[in-house]
Amino acid sequence: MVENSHRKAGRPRTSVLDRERITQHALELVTASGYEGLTMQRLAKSLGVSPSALYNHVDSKQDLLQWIQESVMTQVDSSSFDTLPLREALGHWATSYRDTFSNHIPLIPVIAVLPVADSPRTLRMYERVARALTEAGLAQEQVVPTIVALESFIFGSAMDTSAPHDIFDAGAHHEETQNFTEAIEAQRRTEVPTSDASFQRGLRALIEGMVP
Amino acid sequence: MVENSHRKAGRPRTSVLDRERITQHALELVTASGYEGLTMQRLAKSLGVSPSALYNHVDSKQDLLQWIQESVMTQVDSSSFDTLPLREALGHWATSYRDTFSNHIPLIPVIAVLPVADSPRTLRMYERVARALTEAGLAQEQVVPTIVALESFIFGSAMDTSAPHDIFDAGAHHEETQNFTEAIEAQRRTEVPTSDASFQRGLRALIEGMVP
DNA sequence: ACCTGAACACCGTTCAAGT
DNA sequence: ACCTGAACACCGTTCAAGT
Repeated sequence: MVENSHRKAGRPRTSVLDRERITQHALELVTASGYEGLTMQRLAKSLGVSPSALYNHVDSKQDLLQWIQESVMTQVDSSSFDTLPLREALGHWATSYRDTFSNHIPLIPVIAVLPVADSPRTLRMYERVARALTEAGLAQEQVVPTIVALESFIFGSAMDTSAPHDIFDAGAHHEETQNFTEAIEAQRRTEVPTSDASFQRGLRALIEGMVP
Repeated sequence: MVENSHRKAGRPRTSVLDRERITQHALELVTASGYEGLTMQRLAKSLGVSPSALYNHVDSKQDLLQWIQESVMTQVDSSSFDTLPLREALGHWATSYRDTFSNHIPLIPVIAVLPVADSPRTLRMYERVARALTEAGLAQEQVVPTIVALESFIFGSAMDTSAPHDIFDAGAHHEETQNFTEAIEAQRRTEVPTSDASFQRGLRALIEGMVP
């Protein structure tokens, strides 16, 4: 662990690098050039420091990605649980969750493996959803499977948004794949993007089938 | 594109490298040491060749991963559509799909972006599922969203199987996360792994909510 | 047509030496 | 306590030169 936490509030910093500033510059790099543009060397340059200096503050690049995920997670809107009936609230939350991580797909494997204790904000979000499900009368042992199933669907759907729009073009195989080809065309005629139609359809089924 | 396809059947090979052998050695490397053990240098060594020699046969590492995904996809069992009622068949297929890619998580981003025309076996699988859904009377424009929603859930669930079993331990935050903590404990008492309980629960809801 | 060996342009990370 | 500069152990990929 990095030993920064003993700094007192009023004491002037000896270093200009801290978690907040490093995370902010990393997110700027990601916004400007995607996750393939986020390297320790480029991040160091953006901070005006040598690459090795970063390692006085962050344990590894994996550690940095956890900081970023914790920051990005604040963009997920859980406020609907205070204002809407449970099913509608879950729909809003899940949509916000998917839209947020559609822009941060490389973080998904990080979240999937990160113990929640290392991410207090994520933990608070789970608590909010768990409370809503419990209060609606869902059996206690079903609360976690319900959340995890929703999250798996959300992560898979977020990844799906990065698919090219013509991903289903069958190329030269039309004759052997008649049902699928016609289904593709029928869906295309609706003029709603496949990833959105799929997310809405699956989300509705999950909520209606799992939530009282 | 690599120009191998003009080799005639009976003609002796001038090279000992072909797609089949490269893919097979790559899969052995993955089995032995995971995807982080699959590098072009190690693959070349396994094949008894210099790393640059690989590039006479494969365009890029990304290309190699597509070969691997096409090979791994054969492990997904679609035979239940010939023998079981639709909903049961979908359950079998989805479970086989998840179990297969639980062991090949790094392929999931490859599939998510790969045009189906580049993967004939995947295309045939989609056709089989599309035919079953169509014959059961599902509206044609709903066939693709149904498949994509199932696939998103399957991929997300496959990733979830790699989570550490204690991922939900709240650490020092028990008091602020009472509902969630108690839900974790209730789920744990059932003694079924969280990832399996979540997959079964979500899969049932998706099938019942989307399939006639 | 296919191989080798050297080289290129990067990675993430460590560490001795400085202040 | 925190920084720099050099170094390490890798990556994926290209390319001239050979057969």
